Amino acid sequence: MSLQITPAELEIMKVLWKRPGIGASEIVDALDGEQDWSPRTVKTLLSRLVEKGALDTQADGRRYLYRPVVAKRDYQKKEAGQLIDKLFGGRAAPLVAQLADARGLSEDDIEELEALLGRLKQ
Amino acid sequence: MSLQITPAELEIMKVLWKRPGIGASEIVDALDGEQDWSPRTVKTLLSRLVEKGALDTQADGRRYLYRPVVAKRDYQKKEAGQLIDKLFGGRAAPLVAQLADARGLSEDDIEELEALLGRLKQ
DNA sequence: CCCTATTGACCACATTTGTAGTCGTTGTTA
DNA sequence: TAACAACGACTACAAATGTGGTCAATAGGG
Repeated sequence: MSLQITPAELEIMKVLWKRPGIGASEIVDALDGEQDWSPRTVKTLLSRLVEKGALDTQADGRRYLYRPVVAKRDYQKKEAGQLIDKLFGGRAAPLVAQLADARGLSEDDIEELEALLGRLKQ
Repeated sequence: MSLQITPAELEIMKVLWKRPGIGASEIVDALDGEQDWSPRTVKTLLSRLVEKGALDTQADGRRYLYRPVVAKRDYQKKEAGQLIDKLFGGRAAPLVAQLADARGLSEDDIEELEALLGRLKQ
């Protein structure tokens, strides 16, 4: 189960991570303004995600309610890990360095990271 | 020019970032043991990368020498930025937190990050 | 009670990607 | 010098992906 979620599918996942257990039409509504997709497209993406095992369905009368099987956190972890394996030789520090360079870390980011490092140190 | 480099193509790029200006057969050799691709496959990937503008060619007699147009560093930056935009709300700190959780930062990583933060602070 | 809007199931189709084959040309080797 | 080996150009083709259509069943509004 490699659970390959494509970029388009990810948009659906993001909606459901925020509001698990909603139906297709609510998802379509939530996506309005974000993505310019026909409701049909959303349905297709939902079906594919169910096929792939990334979503669970629960019958609610004539329709389904969808909810994520993969937690957002786990997915984030997997993606972050893949990125550093793919491009940064498996080391996190160079990634952070690139990020700092690419977009600058805010004061808040820096403080948050320092706190994080502090916690990790013991 | 969105410069979409696929995973298979990235393997080629990685070889050329290490040794820019080599020909197809050297790339095939460099990939030996890494990927189990026919030389034809490597050629195809090279052509597609040239088409996409990710590689430059220079004639060398009857063959081409290839070299990256995009620097590794720039590509890393782009990918890292895309990841945090896609999954981490554009903030770097949560990404680092996930990484720490996912695979643990080594002592060295932590030190390196602290040094980096120190530099960023003024 | 009938019409309509909605829903999931199934289908369609162009593009991208992974993986490689064919062909004509040309440097190389015996 | 004759056959071959290696190169790039072009072609092939299945699977994944983006994007959406058709259809039959049905819940709700009038």
